[in-house]
Amino acid sequence: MNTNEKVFEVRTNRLGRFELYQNGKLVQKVCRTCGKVKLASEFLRYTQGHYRPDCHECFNKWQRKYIQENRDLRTVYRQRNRAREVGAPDNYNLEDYLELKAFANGRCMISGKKTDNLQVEHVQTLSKRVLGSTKGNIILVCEEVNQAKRDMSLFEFLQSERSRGLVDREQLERTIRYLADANGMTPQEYLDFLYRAEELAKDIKEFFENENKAN
DNA sequence: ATGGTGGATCAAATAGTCTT
DNA sequence: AAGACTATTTGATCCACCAT
Repeated sequence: MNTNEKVFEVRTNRLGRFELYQNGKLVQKVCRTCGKVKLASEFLRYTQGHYRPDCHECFNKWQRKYIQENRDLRTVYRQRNRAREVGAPDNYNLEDYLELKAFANGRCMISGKKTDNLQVEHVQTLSKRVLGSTKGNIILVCEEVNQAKRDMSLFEFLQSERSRGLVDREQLERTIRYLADANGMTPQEYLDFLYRAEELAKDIKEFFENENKAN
């Protein structure tokens, strides 16, 4: 008897669904969700090698929905990942973000403007690598403020022309109190802290510039 | 071109549950 | 209790927008 002979075998999985094997390898399988018989290659596999119960298409659909329903979580991941990329602190979490959203209550934390498009904003930009994505360094602002501030730290922004007409004094004070609190400091301590963080960022930048020259 | 943001998608990793 | 299986979470990327 030829040992290369193709041996087909029909099995039913735990849920009684059809699976077709050839020489012990899965060839076809029924998708749990759409119920269609599909090639094994149309199913993604887990890292451990098991096939997913849903076909690729149905898994993608499920995942889309999941992502829609967990947008806040995604926002948090993104900010964490971005911080990590530049080697900055990255311990921001969902709880921090939800608390921040509740605090902002639909208003820009700089201009006080009411908006349904609040964006995450780093008080000290990520590229400076010192404060990163941490609770005391992230606020929510309206699009205008975000665009205007861009690569400035909050205090550079406040001192620059770009902030003209975009700052509500009272709101700013509330925000600083919030940030100070998040860092377990008094507002004055917090401002000093931020100043030192900026100085540190400058030193780091210089260090790397010199490093590059040397090479 | 660059550096900040958000939205979406894809696939892999991890966490958790069920069976035996 | 281990291993088979599934549910959920995370990382990586690509795209668009906006103002220097």
